[in-house]
Amino acid sequence: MTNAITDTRPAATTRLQATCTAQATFNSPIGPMLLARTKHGLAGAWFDGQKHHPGELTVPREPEDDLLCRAAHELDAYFSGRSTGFSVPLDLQGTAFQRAVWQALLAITAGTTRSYGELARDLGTPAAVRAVGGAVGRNPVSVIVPCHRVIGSSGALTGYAGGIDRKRALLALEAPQLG
Amino acid sequence: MTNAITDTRPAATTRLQATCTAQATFNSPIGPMLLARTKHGLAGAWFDGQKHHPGELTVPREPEDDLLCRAAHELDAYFSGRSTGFSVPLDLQGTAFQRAVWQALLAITAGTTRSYGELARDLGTPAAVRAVGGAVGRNPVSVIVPCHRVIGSSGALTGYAGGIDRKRALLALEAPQLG
DNA sequence: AGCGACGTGTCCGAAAACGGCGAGTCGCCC
DNA sequence: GGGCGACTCGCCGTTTTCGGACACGTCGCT
Repeated sequence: MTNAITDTRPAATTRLQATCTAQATFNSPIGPMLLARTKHGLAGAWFDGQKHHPGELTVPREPEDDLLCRAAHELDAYFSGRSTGFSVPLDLQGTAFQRAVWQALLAITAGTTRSYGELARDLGTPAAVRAVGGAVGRNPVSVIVPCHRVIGSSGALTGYAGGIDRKRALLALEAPQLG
Repeated sequence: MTNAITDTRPAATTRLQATCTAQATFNSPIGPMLLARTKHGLAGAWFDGQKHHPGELTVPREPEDDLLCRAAHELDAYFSGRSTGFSVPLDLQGTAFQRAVWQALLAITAGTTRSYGELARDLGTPAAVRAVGGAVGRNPVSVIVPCHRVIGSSGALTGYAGGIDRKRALLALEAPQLG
């Protein structure tokens, strides 16, 4: 028995359990998503079964919660092609480095992509390319924080916590927006 | 920078930061104490500078808080010799083993003592004597959870997170209670 | 051109170290 | 011979430390 105070799940999950106040489910065209909020903003949006999914949250389900509803509405508009941007307030839980990376992701506009190396340079740590990859992969708010817009310098999709297929689908959905 | 999301302090402290809702100070005859509560009960009572002191808590100071006031009152009655028991609700944050040990401490009546070995036997793990010692030493609620009533099998005081002097003082205060 | 090594921040699992002890041994001293 | 102390060693939950593994891209060799 190691550290029975927390469950056996990863540290990041434990932290979410402590700070989140409510959860809800959103059914996207590419699979159901779990939404979670803190008192400050949206803290998570995970596809079922994705990597780094927090698993069962013990916080109450509140499908009527203002902020969660707003997130769901914006996602709905996004998936139906009616909009490309999000304005729901976020509260991203992570290390300083991770938050910096995620912040940088928010600056990538729909329909465009960026490479891990470019991101690393933008952040002023050009050598921390793999670290950027790790941080991108742990983005807690899928779709809204557009980690799917980061691809390899060769153009290969390289990876996605929710599965490459979803990454491809999201990019395809955004491709027309460019025009 | 390791895990910048939490500060560098021990995990137990981090957990307290997350679950505590208020703090206050109580001036005991043997030094000031920091009191902290969660929404369920009293979670901490540490002497200034004691071992495993959580340090600065970021939760608001609320000297008027009902539960904290009650704890302070009961401590006051205890130190003045007017009472030997406590009834303020507790919310002890620790591993399963630690909580079991702390629970066992609550069964030791004032004026009496117990040895680490006896405690271990009572818990059904007679060999985990040192482990019991470790758990006793990490008791988050000094005085109220009477970890000072545990001494070596030889009768030596052996140790106290708040300093042996305080342990001696507490035991001396309780000695007359025996009748 | 192609292949291998290296840098970077973070997480995770394994392994070692660390105690608020106590029982058992051995030597010393009356 | 008994009694007392110092020393050694095993016990076990928790904490700390350490070593890989990663959603990559550049550089230096072949």
